[in-house]
Amino acid sequence: MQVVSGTLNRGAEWLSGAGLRPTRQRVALAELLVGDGEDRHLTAEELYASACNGGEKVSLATVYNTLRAFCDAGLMREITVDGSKSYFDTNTTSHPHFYWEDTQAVTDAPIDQLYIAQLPDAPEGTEIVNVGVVIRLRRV
Amino acid sequence: MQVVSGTLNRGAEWLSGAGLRPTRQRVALAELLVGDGEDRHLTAEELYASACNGGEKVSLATVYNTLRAFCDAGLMREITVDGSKSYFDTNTTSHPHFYWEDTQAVTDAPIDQLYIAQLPDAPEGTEIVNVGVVIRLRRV
DNA sequence: TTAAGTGCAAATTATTTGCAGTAAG
DNA sequence: CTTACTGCAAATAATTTGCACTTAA
Repeated sequence: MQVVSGTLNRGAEWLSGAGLRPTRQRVALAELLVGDGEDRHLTAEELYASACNGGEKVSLATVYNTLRAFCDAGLMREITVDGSKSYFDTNTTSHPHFYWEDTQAVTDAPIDQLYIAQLPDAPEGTEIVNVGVVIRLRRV
Repeated sequence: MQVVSGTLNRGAEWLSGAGLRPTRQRVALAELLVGDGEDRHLTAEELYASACNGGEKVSLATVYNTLRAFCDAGLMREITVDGSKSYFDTNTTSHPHFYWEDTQAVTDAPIDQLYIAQLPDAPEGTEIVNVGVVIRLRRV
C-alpha cells in the first residue's frame, strides 16, 4: 500500500493550486467538496447544510461567494439543469448529466455511453463554448 | 394563391384546441406567440414587453400565469438554458437550442444537424423524460 | 349565474451586495 | 500592517400567490 499525498487535506491543496487564500471556511467547504475525490453536484443550500451538519461555522452568503470564487478560479463548474436553483459540479470536464425529477438531484451520466456523431455548426461569427446535455429522468 | 384557414386568428384556434378559455389577454398573448406560425423562444418579461408595445393591457402576473397555463396544456414547453430566468418555447418537440451568451437569446439549432448515435441508458427504475441539448455560443 | 381568469400588491425563493469586523500573508 | 475574506442584514430579481373583481360560457 502506498501513501497518497494529500489524502488528509486534499481540499487545501485544491485551493492553493488555484491561488485562493485557504481560509478556515474555504478549506472546510473544499474538504466537503473534494475531500474524498468523488465528483459532487450540489446547490449552495445543500453545501451549506452539510457544512452545518459537520459542525462548521459558515454563513450562507459565504457559501454562495465561495462557490462563485471556485467557479471563477476554474475549480468547479456551474450547471443549469432545471428552473430556479444553480448546481455546482466539481467535475469541470464536459459531460452529460442525469436530472432526477423526483429528488431534483443531479448526477453524472456515463460519458462513454454518449456519442454525438454530429453537432450543428456554430453560426457565422460565433464559436461553441460548450454543449450541455441533460437527461431528465422520471422514477417508474 | 390559397386562403389559409386561421391566418387571421391562429392564436384563438390554438387556445381553443387546448380547451383553454379564450380571454382577451390570452388571445392577445397567443397571437404574439403563434400568430405568424414562427417558433418563438422568450421569457415572461419579453412577452410582457411586446404585449405592452402592441398596446395590449395585461399584467405581468397574468403573463406568468398564462405561460404556465400554456405549458400545462402542452401548447408550449419551458426550457432551461441558463441561470435565473425561464424561457418558453412554442415548439414543443424535442430539439436542440443555441444559447447566445452576449444577448442571452435562445434560438433553435438545426435539428437535422444533430445526431446522437448513442445515449446513456436510463438507470434501473427510471425512464428518460427528455434530453435537453443546449449549445452555448460566444460571438467572436 | 358561476366557475374560471385577471390584476394588483404582498409573499417567496434564490442569490448578491454593502459595510464593519476578522484574519491570512 | 494591509488587503482579502467573512458575516450579517438589507437589496435584487424572478416568479408565485391571496383575494376582491371581472368576464366567458
